Amino acid sequence: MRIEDEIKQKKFKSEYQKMYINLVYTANRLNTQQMRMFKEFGLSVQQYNILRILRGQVPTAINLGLIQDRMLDKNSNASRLIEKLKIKKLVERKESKIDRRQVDIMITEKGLDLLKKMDGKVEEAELIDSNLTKQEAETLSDLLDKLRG
Amino acid sequence: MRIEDEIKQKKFKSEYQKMYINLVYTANRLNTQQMRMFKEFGLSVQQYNILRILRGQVPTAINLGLIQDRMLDKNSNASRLIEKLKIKKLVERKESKIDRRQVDIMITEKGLDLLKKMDGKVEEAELIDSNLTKQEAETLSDLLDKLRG
DNA sequence: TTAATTTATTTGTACTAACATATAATACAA
DNA sequence: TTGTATTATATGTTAGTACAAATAAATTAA
Repeated sequence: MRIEDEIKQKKFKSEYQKMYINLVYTANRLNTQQMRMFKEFGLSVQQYNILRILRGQVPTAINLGLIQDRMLDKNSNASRLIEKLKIKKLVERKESKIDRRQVDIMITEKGLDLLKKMDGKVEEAELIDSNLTKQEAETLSDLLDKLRG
Repeated sequence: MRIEDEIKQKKFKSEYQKMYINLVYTANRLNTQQMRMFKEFGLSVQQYNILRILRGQVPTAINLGLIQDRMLDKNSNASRLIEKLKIKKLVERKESKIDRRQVDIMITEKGLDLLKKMDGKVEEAELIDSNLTKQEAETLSDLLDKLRG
């Protein structure tokens, strides 16, 4: 369905504005879908995001600042998110030996198991939701890069 | 900057996943920018969104359900957002004559003035932020429509 | 017409985000 | 070295989101 119909707005000030609104609207929808999927597994979108980042680093521990750099939502509070994950025993946290201000974080076996359980579903959702060809996905990605400048 | 560099992730499982991540990341950034801009004027993104919808209806009042339909973020709580706008005297709320369950909402003069003051800045931000040609903006919008299915 | 169902809106609650400030460790300069 | 600035993380606060449940009016069916 075209964005005009989704939000029942016929006219836009410009192509830019239309694209802009379309982008925000689409991302909101994807985000809501993701949230609902992750909820089954007891995770928020950002918690999942952090676990994925940590898995990419195994077997190395990574400090909180680096996690924040890699997060999709730079504004979410990594410190508190990690705390939640620790309570669920999905990550471990320990003081860095080099710099005592830093906290090194590592995903646990339990965390890895959870991600493994989720992988299939996540990939499926990403693929099914995306009604694009591989080429179109590439073009879209390139345009987004260009948009951000 | 390419998404790989933005989030320091070299590999993606697929073009789909990369596009997906890029979309969420880009929308988050736009959203943060918008939020900061609107804050100057004492509005949240969704409050602004509602005012814009109401301006589109002038001089007709529109009920809460219709506003919700047109909102970019369907999850935000229109009822409470309207309450905030009413406190600032940017909108008026009155019981519908046809159906007493419904609440008709209309933007006030003060609301229209505020939007007018904001128009220039908003448009400027949309244009400057977007490093795309008109044609590219159109393609991007079409791909997003297709993505949502 | 009365009871049951549906619809529109509000409200309660828990959780997350946004942002400022605090705390503590390290680096750097005088 | 000693004070000052900087950096890493944590925490307090306010507002917004997600979703369920409450309320109340309108619609439909018996």
